Amino acid sequence: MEKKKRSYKSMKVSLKTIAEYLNVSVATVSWVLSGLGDEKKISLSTQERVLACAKEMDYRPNMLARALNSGRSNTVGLIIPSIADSFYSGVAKAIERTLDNLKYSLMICSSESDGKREERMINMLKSYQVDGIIIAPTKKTKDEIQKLIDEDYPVVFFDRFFSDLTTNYVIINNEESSFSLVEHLILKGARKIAILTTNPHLLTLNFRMDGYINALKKYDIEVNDNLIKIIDIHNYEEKLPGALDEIFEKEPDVDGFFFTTHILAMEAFKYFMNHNIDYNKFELASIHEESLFPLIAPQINVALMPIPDIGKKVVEILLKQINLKESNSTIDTCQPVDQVTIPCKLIYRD
Amino acid sequence: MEKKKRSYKSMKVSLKTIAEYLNVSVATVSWVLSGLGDEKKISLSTQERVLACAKEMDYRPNMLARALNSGRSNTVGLIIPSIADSFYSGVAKAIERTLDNLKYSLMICSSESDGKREERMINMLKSYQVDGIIIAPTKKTKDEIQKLIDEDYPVVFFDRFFSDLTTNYVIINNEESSFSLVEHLILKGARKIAILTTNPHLLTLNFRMDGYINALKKYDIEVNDNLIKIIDIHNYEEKLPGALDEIFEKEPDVDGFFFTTHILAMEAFKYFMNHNIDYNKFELASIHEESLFPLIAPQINVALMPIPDIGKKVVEILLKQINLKESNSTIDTCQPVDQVTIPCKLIYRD
DNA sequence: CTGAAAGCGCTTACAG
DNA sequence: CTGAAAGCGCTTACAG
Repeated sequence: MEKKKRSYKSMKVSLKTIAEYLNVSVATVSWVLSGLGDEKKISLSTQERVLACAKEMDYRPNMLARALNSGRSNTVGLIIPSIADSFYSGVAKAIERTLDNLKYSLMICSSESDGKREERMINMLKSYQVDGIIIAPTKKTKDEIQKLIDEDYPVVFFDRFFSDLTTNYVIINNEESSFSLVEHLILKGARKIAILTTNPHLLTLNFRMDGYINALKKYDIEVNDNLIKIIDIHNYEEKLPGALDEIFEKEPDVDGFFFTTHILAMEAFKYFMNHNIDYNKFELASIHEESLFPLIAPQINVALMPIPDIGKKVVEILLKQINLKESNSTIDTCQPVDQVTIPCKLIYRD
Repeated sequence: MEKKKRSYKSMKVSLKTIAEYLNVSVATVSWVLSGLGDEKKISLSTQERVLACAKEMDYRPNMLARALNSGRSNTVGLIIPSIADSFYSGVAKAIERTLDNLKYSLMICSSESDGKREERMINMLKSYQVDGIIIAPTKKTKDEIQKLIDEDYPVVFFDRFFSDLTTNYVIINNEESSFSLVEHLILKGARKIAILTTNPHLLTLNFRMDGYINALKKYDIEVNDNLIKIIDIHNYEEKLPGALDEIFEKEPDVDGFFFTTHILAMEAFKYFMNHNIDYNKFELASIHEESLFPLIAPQINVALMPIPDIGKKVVEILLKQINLKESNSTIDTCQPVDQVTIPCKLIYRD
């Protein structure tokens, strides 16, 4: 049986296809198509024929081959801990929008707060030769990340970073925002403020805890371990109710809640509702929020993540790195690092 | 100035690096590393040396090269209309989880409901030679998609599809779910039920509209154009308030709302709150929900998207396609299509 | 038991 | 004005 003949529309067309069809060399086609026709002094008529043929055959360059050859892929990788988290997906969107104007594509990967997965994603992105990686890391250990840095791979962290690694990062003013929120709760009269937090191995979360403790200290309020609950991020849906149970059991006169992430706040609201607890009587604060928070808890005070700014800044730094690397690839210079802190917008609602 | 000598840790190590170091051929290294050592009868001692050296040098295969050569990338592409939409990010998560066990990586792209972007993403994924594409399309025209199908590129649609294209898809029972929800509102006593919907060029949304209209017809309720609002998805935040204004102006005794997406419902809740409208007096229904809906509108009835099932099914179909294509790449056979409808879970709360 | 060689689809000095 | 050729890092018939 003869193989069915197919039109160009369904055939793979490469530079070679065009070159053979027009009886010119692959190089000529490549040059014309990459806009170097004039520079290489290809005759106008040849250029026109190539262009027309490429269009007619609907030629699409094979990025794999191009990237393999040139070392550049015009693609950036993004690794976030959770794609279902509105903060991270918001940043992803902001990054995508920013890159869009710059002719870069974005590959998004979600580590699901799993260190092993994160490693795999880093390696995958590297093996696809993405030009740079943006990451909100999830792991304690940092072999893969250390490796990236050793290799001068363009990397920018956001939301999270490692203090002992000299890297670019964009974070928010974690401690200050937390401090301000908790101070606000205190000034509104709360004296037994619980903190619900997570991922204690991450600096970011520690900073938020620091803000809480410093605010209490400033007003000579005792730091009460019964009011401090650290929830495992991997199964917070199951763990948070127990933590709240304990708080209400041991400290029934708790009068305020500080949530270090919107995710925890959201879960707490569900708990409150399930237990018929009128949470409007508490002073509430949270780092970041869901868009529906004002409907559920009109009085909650929040530190709003500057999502678009984070996206813009992260891209800006990464592209700077990429270009720097490109320009002095032979010289082994010590690259400067950008470490940016963007303040949250504080919203006091009560 | 001499170029700084670097340790293996920060050098690019390829098969060639290893081969030269061990004085064997690249082919030998390749075979050993891909587990074909025994089959190719490479001596055990050589195998051991290769393995040890690869480990020592921390060799990582270059996926670009491998994919370029083999035509397989072990990567799947996903294109969703909006990464910030919890439904789509939920499906992305479900897909990622499913693929995880199967040694496939996932590249997520967000078209942001922009046809041009969507085309670019399709072409990018193709040029990276992903083994298959999962897509919830956003565009009216379908040149790129038609091309995918002409080329027998493994593709699965979800949430949305084109009736005139013979493709694999996974959708929910749009019409039935809508019908049931609206019927429920009617049985609860509502007679002037408004429908808020979007993207009229998408079949999916039309089906939901059909369900609404058929339910009204069954109970001899007049279809009132004043109660039908089609909101542009690109700027629903601005458009929805105006639409609701009109409804309340022209039909002040509206007594029910059917939202064809959770996004529209969410935006409506914001409107209701801003205008101090006690929406609990209405009969409410929505296709899909946000996790906080029960707190905001305890009485809202919803058709819950079977997100994990969608993810699983979509992957299952795609892998079937990929394997099919692999096995009979030479034969031009007409591939069967899988068109799956998964029912939503209906939740009646009032 | 192992190697030489072609090829995947590009880019880019080098040559004439 | 244009082509031949090497190379990016792999895989895989083919050969001995």
